[in-house]
Amino acid sequence: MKIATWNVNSLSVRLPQVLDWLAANPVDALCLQELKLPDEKFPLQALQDAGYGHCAVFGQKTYNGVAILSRLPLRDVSKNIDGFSDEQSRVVAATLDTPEGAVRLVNGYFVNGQEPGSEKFEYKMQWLTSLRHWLKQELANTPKLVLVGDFNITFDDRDTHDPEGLRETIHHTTAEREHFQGLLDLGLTDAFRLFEQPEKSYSWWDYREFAFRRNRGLRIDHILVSEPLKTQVRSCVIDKLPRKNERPSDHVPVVVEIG
DNA sequence: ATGACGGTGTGGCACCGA
Repeated sequence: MKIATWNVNSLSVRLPQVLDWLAANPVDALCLQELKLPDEKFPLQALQDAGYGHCAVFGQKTYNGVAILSRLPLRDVSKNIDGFSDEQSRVVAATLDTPEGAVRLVNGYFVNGQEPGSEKFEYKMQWLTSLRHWLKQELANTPKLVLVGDFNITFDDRDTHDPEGLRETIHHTTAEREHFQGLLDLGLTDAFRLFEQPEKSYSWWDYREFAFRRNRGLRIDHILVSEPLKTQVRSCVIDKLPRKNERPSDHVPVVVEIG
């Protein structure tokens, strides 16, 4: 089973690229973030025609919005974090019935946080705390769980092009990384780091200052797997190719193969 | 210190992202 995550930064703009990517990478499920469109504008027909007939969509106008596109049926779809009231559409989860049993797939567009000390940073901290508590319950219900998405957190210095210059700035703070560790403490594992990876592997590059060409990026898009799945992970790769497209998203897909 | 690019929604730009 292959699962991918991709922050598309507007599905309206990126739909042709998503369809092209799926044609070349026929994953079982693709988790999207930053749809930037309301549910009624979700391109259901085009995705169904591409083989993704099962979509869990939690859209929002202008900002945020997440979706799971799947070849297999999705059940028990839930939106946002249980017990955390949120105006913003940031989480969609669903269960897939695979030959290896039920797998809970959680797709998140984590809060950016803007700047340490800001109100948005405080929202990020509360959101992360609530996510952890909710995931603990989800894991109790479905031990085979995959958490994917745009985490907006670098876990360690390998995940950033400038660990010294960016120390304790947004995406690099100790507080954010402690929350990331909190997710690992639930029994989740960073699938990417299960394997030897190229140095300076990133999933996001700023549009400005030729950041992609200079590989000034961050690895902030992640795939975490729960303990029962850990030994089943066959590969985890970042696909940089779509960043070379015309009008690319600033993020690229991350793909995991399980089982 | 600021803005750099690209998206949205508006309206002749502002706001947001990371």
